[in-house]
Amino acid sequence: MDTLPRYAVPTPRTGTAALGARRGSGSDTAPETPGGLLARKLGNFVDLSDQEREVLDDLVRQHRQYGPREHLSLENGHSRSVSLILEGSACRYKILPDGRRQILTLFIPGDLCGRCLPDLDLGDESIVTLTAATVAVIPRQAFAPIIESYPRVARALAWNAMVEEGVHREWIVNIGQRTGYERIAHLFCELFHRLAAVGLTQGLRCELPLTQGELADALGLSAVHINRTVQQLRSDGLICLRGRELTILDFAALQSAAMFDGQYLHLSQAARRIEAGTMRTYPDL
Amino acid sequence: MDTLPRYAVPTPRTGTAALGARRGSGSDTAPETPGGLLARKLGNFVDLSDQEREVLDDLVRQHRQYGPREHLSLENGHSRSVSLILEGSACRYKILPDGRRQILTLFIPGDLCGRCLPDLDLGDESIVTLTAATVAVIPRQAFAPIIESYPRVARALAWNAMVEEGVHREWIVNIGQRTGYERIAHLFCELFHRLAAVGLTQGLRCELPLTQGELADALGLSAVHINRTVQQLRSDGLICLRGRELTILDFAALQSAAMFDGQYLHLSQAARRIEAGTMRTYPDL
DNA sequence: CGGTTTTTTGACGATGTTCAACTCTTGTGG
DNA sequence: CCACAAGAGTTGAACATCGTCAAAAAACCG
Repeated sequence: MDTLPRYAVPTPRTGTAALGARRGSGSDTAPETPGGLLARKLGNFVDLSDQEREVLDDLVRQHRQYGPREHLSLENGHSRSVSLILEGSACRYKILPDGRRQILTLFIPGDLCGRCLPDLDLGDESIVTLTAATVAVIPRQAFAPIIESYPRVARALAWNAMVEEGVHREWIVNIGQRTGYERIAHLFCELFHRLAAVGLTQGLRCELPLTQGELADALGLSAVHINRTVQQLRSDGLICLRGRELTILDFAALQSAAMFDGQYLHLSQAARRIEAGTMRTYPDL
Repeated sequence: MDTLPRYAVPTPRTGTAALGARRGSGSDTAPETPGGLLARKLGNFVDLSDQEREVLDDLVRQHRQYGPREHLSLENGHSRSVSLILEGSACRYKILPDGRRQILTLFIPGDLCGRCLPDLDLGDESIVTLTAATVAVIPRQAFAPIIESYPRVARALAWNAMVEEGVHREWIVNIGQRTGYERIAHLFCELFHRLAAVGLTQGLRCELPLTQGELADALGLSAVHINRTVQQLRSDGLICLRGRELTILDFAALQSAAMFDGQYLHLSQAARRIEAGTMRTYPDL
């Protein structure tokens, strides 16, 4: 913690461009169609054919999209539908009887909230949006014919769910073993990788879809401690966080401070994109 | 924490009977056949027919059982087989580069280690036994014909996996939000419910398949702190823990201290058994 | 611009860790 | 059956991490 490489803090003031708000506005090759977002996500697991992509695109297009961009609660308990996030972000959480809240999952564009398979009663878990969001609400039964006819898509959907589980297990490691400093760094790494995978990063900049209070609920820390530790990360020259705009100043140092190994995300595409594209944008780091 | 009901500590010295070692030795209706263990587990989700039970029994019988009772490492990364625990216990864990270890999942008799569906590369996760154990190693492909022919069994297997996920999410809540005292209490509640569901409890007594050091790795605490907090639980009259033998002295108080709600375990049978049978064994509490 | 949310700060206390030593139990081999 | 070694549990003291409370400053939104 104390032996991390330190840098002067340049706090690059690049103006407060709305990150991730506009589709395809300078972000790295964002998909054009809503369904393309889902296709891109599943493309991490299977190379989809044009036909398969089209089927997914139709699926999303055919189902009503709440919009444009409002805060809403995406069901709790067992719902009969799955929500695909098109814009914005959401989270799954659980609340203890005395009010303590734990955020369990973060959903970003391209993520499916809920299972495509018949689900168990999820008890006291709920899903709400963290920011204004656009979602496509797809009844679960709409997946059935696709799963029937396109086994590769079915496999990709199953793998997608397994990756979500893998993320949960990594969160257990994160909260259980890492210090506050490492935890925050790790979450930032994870989020950046995932955002990069759906083209919602610009260079080493992205939108952080959480307030510090929500970060606290996700990482099992208090909001005050989050604040102080974020300042630590800043003064160590690892990140620049102002409002919702997160800039990673030293990706290598951040990842090593977090002991981050993105393997569990299974984001083949993102990894390549970050290494080959984004990283090179800041060759001096 | 400090406002818990307190009781005198009777430390019942009932002799050190080997708990859970012998099948059907006084434990509440233990199953007779190895496959019956799996059938009982899946029976939590679906009412199985005799034929379905028999198929599961055959599956387990046909595949080699390591035995009798040795310590072993049940694969790491992606293996092509699934291990059914028949006796003893195991855990899945992950190790950070600097040696910190987080236990992710506890496996007790009747649990399947690994997925029946084609799995992703699990990266750096490993499974080892915590105690001497007997397991049936079932190649994943052996499930295929059963899943094909018995959709109800397939559904139960899928639900079983989903419950495992639910447990993971509850662990995130546990480690993220609860204090050490509450965490330990919660794990004890969870374990007792699960052991009761496979008939490995006697009254309010069961075998705790973890050392205090392993408890620490599972709960994100240090071994020393586990020790001190367990003593707290003892002096509060909630439990009696000597060696591997755990006796719950005040189930209601333990559950309320842990804010435990067993719904996430989906152990319909166990819940009923504990309430109707075990709880009544100690009517004075 | 006014009100609300979010971020920041300080002081203090609680929770949890580390290190090191010691005891107790358990299992093993002579 | 005992002696021994290894592992597990226990203890104390010093310390680090993290939480709570309360208030102020800053950013955000209509």
